[in-house]
This record gives sequence, structure tokens and C-alpha cells, in this order.
Amino acid sequence: MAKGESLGEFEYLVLLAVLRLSDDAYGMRVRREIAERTQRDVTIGAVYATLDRLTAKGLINAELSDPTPERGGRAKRSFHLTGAGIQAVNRSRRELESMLEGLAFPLPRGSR
Amino acid sequence: MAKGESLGEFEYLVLLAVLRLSDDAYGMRVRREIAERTQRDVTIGAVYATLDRLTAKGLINAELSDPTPERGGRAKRSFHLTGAGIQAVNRSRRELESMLEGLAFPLPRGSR
DNA sequence: TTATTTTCTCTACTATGTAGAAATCGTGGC
DNA sequence: GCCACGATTTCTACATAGTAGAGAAAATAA
Repeated sequence: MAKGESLGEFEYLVLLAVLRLSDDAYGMRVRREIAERTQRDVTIGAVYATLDRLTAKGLINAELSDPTPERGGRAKRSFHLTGAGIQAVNRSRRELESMLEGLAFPLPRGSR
Repeated sequence: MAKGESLGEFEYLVLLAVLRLSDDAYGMRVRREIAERTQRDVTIGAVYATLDRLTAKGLINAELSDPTPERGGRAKRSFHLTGAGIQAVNRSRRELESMLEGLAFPLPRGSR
């Protein structure tokens, strides 16, 4: 990428999911959020790999929460955006927006 | 990707550029369009590789135009979206939009 | 202590993104 | 014709991101 700064497509989705979920942003929940909203099936491995890479880049950081008192209530690793993460989202969003400018969606079938 | 259907980040940008440029969508011009709008530096190799991959997937198709009568006016290979390409753009856009829903941009620095 | 639930970890592989030099195909000048 | 030059495309190699799914952990319940 241009200086390794741009977000991948899925990275962007994950970041947005973490943002939306605020204090409830842990792996399984992030997976579900993306799956429900975008209607695609997201595997858990994809989510964690991305979460780890975003953490390594310093765009999010992890925090281990206490286990909840329910069956299978294992401790969750929850995430939130860092300042750099916020900037990255803003930038990606701006870039995408600038390419959409003036186009009307949905595009009609025979748009040509 | 989920069934290999989703567009990569750069693929999406390239598709949008091709769309915007309509009959003037050839490699160099696409490169410039993306560079100017998104403010990032895009190398020509990245553009052609992506254009080729999108062609292979049937999302755009190429057409060799006549050379223009100017110095260095070599024949251009220009592209336009296929029906599948239009659908792909619509879908990516819808997915992204659904993840943005309710968020206000730009995100404030201390959004957490 | 075994079953069951939820979440997380790990490994391997495929697809996308990136870079830049080199090849092509035109023009224009001598 | 031959050579310089400009615009565009092609090629090759490598880095990063996306995907998949089995399996390990950690908790509750019986």
C-alpha cells in the first residue's frame, strides 16, 4: 500500500465493528456484527487474524475482561480503537467517499 | 473471502475509477484519478495488476482503442464495467454503508 | 469428573496489494 | 531511414491481507 498506511477491506470492516460495539467488542461479537450487517459469512479465524494484525499495527488494543457468570462464560478479550485507529478509519472513509462523489447508488444495471 | 465474492479495497477503488471515467478509463488515467482523489500515491503496476485481475473475474472488460494523433499517442486499452461489475460495486457499497450506519464522521479524536 | 458452552488460538494456504524496470508503439526531427 | 522521446502497457517478484477450520482453554452444570 501507499507506505503501508491504507486499510484492507476486511480490516476496515473489523475496525468499524469494534467502533460500533464499544465496550462489547470481542471476537465472537465482532464476527456476528459483521455477519449480520453485511450479510456475508465471516469465519471466526478471519476475525481473529485481523484483530491480531490491527493490534500489531497499533490501531486497536486489547483488554482482558472478567469472565461473566454464565455457562461457557470464559473471559473475553475486548478491543477498542486507539487514536491511530480512529485516524485510520477517518482516512479510509474519506478516501472511499471521494471516489463515490457524484455517483448515484444503487447503480442501474445498464450503467453504460 | 466469503465465497470469493467480495472486492478487495483497491479493487473497489479501481472499479469506481473505471466507472467515473466512462469512456476514458485506461490504465494511466485510472491511476491518476485514484491518486488525485484519494491523495495517495498509486503505482502503475498496482493499477494494471488489479485491472487484469478484475478482467479475469469478469467484472470489467477491455477494448483496444485507436491511437490518438499526439506525440507518444500509443493505442490505449480502455475498460468498462460489466453487469457483474456493476453488481459487485453495488454490493460492496451496500456492505460498507451498513457498517457506517449511525456513525458520525469524521470521528472525534477521543471517541472512546 | 465428565459434558457442554463460549471464546480464543494456531496453522496453512490463497488472494490482493505493491513496486519498478523494461518493453511497445506511437510521434517528431534530422 | 534512423534516432530521440513521450505515453502507455507488460512483466516479474515479493509483501500484506483474507480465509478456513480444527482444536485448545476456561468457564458452568450435572
